[in-house]
Amino acid sequence: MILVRTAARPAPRPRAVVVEPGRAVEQCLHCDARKHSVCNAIPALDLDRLATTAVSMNVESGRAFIREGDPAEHFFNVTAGCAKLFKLLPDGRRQITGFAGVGTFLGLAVSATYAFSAEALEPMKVCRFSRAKLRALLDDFPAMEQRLLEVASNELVAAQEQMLLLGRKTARERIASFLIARAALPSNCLASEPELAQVITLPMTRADIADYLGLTIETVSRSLTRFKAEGLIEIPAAGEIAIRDSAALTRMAAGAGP
Amino acid sequence: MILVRTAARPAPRPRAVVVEPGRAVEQCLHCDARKHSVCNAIPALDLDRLATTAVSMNVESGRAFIREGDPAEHFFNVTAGCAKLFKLLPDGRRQITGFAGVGTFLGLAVSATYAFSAEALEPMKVCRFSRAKLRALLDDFPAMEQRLLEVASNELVAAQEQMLLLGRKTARERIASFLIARAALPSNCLASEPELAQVITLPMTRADIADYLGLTIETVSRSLTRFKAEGLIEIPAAGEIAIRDSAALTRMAAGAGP
DNA sequence: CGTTGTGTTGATATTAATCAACAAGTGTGG
DNA sequence: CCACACTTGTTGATTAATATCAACACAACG
Repeated sequence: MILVRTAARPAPRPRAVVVEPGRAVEQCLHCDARKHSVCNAIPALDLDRLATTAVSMNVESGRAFIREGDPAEHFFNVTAGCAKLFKLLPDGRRQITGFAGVGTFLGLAVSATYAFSAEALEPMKVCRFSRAKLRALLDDFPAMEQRLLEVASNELVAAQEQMLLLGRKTARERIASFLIARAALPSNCLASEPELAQVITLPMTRADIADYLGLTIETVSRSLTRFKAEGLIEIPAAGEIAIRDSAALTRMAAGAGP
Repeated sequence: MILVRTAARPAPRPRAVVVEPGRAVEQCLHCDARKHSVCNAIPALDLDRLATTAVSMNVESGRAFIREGDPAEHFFNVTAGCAKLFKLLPDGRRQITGFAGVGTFLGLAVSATYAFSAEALEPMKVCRFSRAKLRALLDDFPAMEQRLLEVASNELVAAQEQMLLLGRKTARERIASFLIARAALPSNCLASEPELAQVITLPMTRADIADYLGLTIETVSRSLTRFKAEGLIEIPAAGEIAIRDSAALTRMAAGAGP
């Protein structure tokens, strides 16, 4: 969970590592993640302290590593791969509330139980924190709490945007919004440029997209087919979509276009 | 923005007031709010410091005091009344993302502009903080940051629940969920008992309910009429609903019942 | 006493869901 | 290597839930 600039990990782990304030941190000393948004906020860390708090874990594809209603014992930071987060109704209806890519925090909630389930879409790596110990850690590192507040605020804004989509947008507008949002994802476009990606990778199935957008798989499929016919997108391969007319899609996503 | 147990405000305001840690705080020294969730988290406060940071404001009914897209200069805490929070599409479609009652924080976002608009449903009182000064205040009082993180986490859970509602619940289930959620509100049921209120007060119109639940006013009206015919509720007066069969409504809200 | 905003109810339209069939890809085991 | 099951995705026909359009009742208000 600690990031320092050193490329190689020190063989016998030092008992305490202090990263100088202001110095950029890139390589997690705890797990092998390259970039670790928790730690970027923490100028000085006690390695042993963190080592007892976090463990790096591999999660196999399809594995549900958080279950709604279970006691919320852990707190996760995604370091590789992507998960879907969802809530279920008793009869099986499902709402995917988001996809958790690299850097995402999971399980922030104050509640004693998880409010949603999380299932790996592909092989993942996560850093798992004990929530009990996390509280003590946050008390020592207010900067980390500040970072978490930022993250939570941003997620809240995204959640409100999704409510607008689910409550008021048409099927076509929802798909367009989804495509544009994916294209704007830092993992899909080059990190340096703020532009949209030309080709986006979708690690989720049509069923996942449908459950994320409050539609059925048939409606998702038909909308994509129609976008293709209209020259807005191309589908070069399964799990890939090429954006051909991002302006039109952006307009549609905003609730204006055709 | 400071709460101490003293009933009367000290006439010449002391230059610095320190509230002992662990001591309950009830009366805001800054504005005249009775309970102030910001301050409950802060064991020791500098009154002058806060006084330059927050001002108490009255907001008349119908006034939009936050506008989506405007520079986010302030941060609010509702101390009386209720507001609707919403986002608009260019053609006027509206999604109400929540209702902000007493104690609610508004404008937490990291972004430079507001992500939603807020309009008073009734005469309100809010405490307005300068966001620029808030940052410095939070740095001095990590406990306040912690409190905000809790609040944001809870709101995130509520937002996910609302996504489930908007994406996957039927019109009847949405209305049932709304009624049960309002009945569970501390302001509607007695604070001491965790039970549901028998009669709930709705400060919002049918149009607001519709825009909150992703429905039309007609569907809201028809659903309520049918609930009444089925003996689940009664409508003693405009803006009031009496819950007659909370068990059935709760089941329906969960996506199980009839 | 008209005007306006709000809420209800009815008739009809439309979007997206449901039901159904099938194609393509993947993995399994004989 | 090839049937076989199984998953995923596409497309068509039909249905159903909810939106839309329309009329009207009622209360608040100037």
